[in-house]
Amino acid sequence: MIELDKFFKSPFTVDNVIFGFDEGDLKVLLIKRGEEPFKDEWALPGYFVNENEDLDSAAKRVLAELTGIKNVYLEQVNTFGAVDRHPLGRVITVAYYSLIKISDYNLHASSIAINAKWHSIAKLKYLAFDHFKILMACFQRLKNRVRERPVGFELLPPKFTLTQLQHLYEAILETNLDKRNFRKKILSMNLLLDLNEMQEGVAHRPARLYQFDKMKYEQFLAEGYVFDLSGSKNKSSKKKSKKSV
Amino acid sequence: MIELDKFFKSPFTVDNVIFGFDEGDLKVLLIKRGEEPFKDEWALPGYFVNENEDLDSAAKRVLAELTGIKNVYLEQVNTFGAVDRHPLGRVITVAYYSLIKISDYNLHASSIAINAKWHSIAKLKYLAFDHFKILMACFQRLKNRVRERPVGFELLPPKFTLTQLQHLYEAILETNLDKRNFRKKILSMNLLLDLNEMQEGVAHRPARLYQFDKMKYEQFLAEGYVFDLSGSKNKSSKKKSKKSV
DNA sequence: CCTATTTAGTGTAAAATTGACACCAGCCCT
DNA sequence: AGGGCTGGTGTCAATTTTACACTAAATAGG
Repeated sequence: MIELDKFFKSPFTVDNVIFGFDEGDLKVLLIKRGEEPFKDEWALPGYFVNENEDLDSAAKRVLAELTGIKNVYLEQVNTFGAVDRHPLGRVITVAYYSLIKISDYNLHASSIAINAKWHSIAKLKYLAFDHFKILMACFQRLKNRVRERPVGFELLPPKFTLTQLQHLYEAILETNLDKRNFRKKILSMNLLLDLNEMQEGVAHRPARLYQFDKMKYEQFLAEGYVFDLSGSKNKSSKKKSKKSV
Repeated sequence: MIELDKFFKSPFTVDNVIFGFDEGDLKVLLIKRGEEPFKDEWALPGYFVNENEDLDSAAKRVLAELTGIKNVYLEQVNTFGAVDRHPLGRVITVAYYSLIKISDYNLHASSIAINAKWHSIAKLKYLAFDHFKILMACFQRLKNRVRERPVGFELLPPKFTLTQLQHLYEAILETNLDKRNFRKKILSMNLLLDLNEMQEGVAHRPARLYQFDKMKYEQFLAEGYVFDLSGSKNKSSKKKSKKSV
């Protein structure tokens, strides 16, 4: 019987990359650290995992402790384990990401966070530790996700216009989309509920407001699965895609 | 200044999911453990990470030590950290996967492995620890990869027929593909080098042999990138895909 | 040697999807 | 009333995807 104590042990952390969307800008939630190392610098909200805690639970807990944000779905992206990534010694970190509606949450910095704020991703150049690298890895994941399935509704207010939704996609994909084609496609997915309401108080023609239809989304995922995986009964049909990144 | 020793520490391991393809069957490389826990049971080739070792290096080293396989590209998939996933105490594990040509490598079990063998994935039901779960996660990743870009050549002998290639895709995607459409598409990618050689000694019309063209593959990846991300100069073009899983 | 068996190899047409593109509508402001 | 701004809409060409069936070339076995 082996003894676990023979083996090298290290502490490990979770780091959260929380994306939000506001004022046409894709943002990420950062904390200002009140603790060395990297005291007073901006970093991802992350901290050490406790003894009796799953990684997923730890990510949730840490996020709540540092920023006040609760009840978000976090998806694991990657684990970073370079020997020297932490100045005080070896620390492995597991990165998680999520998308949330900025307006749904109040930020409340506590624990080692002396501040918690949304930052425009486009403007960021540097973060504490290897957090910039982690951010970029998660951003890449987000880009891939968004072209596989309709994510992104999480980032908008409950009632939104098609133009807002388009801007969101453009921010995530870092590209420009054709208005007519975008609308055609997004509407054809039947994931939007037309609220028959209009924007008010804007200095231009008011836009129609929509809501995300969660029920149809589940349906979509279910079908989508069968869709791409099943051929016809026998001789068949599927192909792997040719271009697309 | 914080002291890392205050925090909970645990050992951590890497586990490798190595896919191979042989006799029309998608296989995974397993070891029989010669050490408790799960002595004499089949498991993924994995072991503890050392103090001065990156995760990626550890994965490579462990794979070589247990199975004799060297020089493979390993991609990180996921980290599993359930509190009770290891019967002797907490152990976090980072899962890696790779694709290799079975015939290119000689298996040589050593260290805690008393055997190393290829197993058909379709027949597997159970593995030591949570390794079955890990295997499934990596299999899913493989399926996703294969529809994004032409992986899979790694799994075939240096000279292969289009039918072999098709069977490989069918095994990975767990579906049936149309012969004519498959050939049309794969040939149009210009990734195959026609060797102008024929199969010999088969009891049917001999098939043409092909080779994978690595140079064109690099080209393909480079172009592919620009391809899907760029719109035209201004008003634009890109869309997120609608179906496809 | 003739036949049966097995896998290799090939083309086309219909359907669906994608991509490019330009103008009028409706609100506020001055 | 007009200017400024964003919302909203349709079509056509090009490309991609899918479905589908027969002949060719080798060996095996009588």
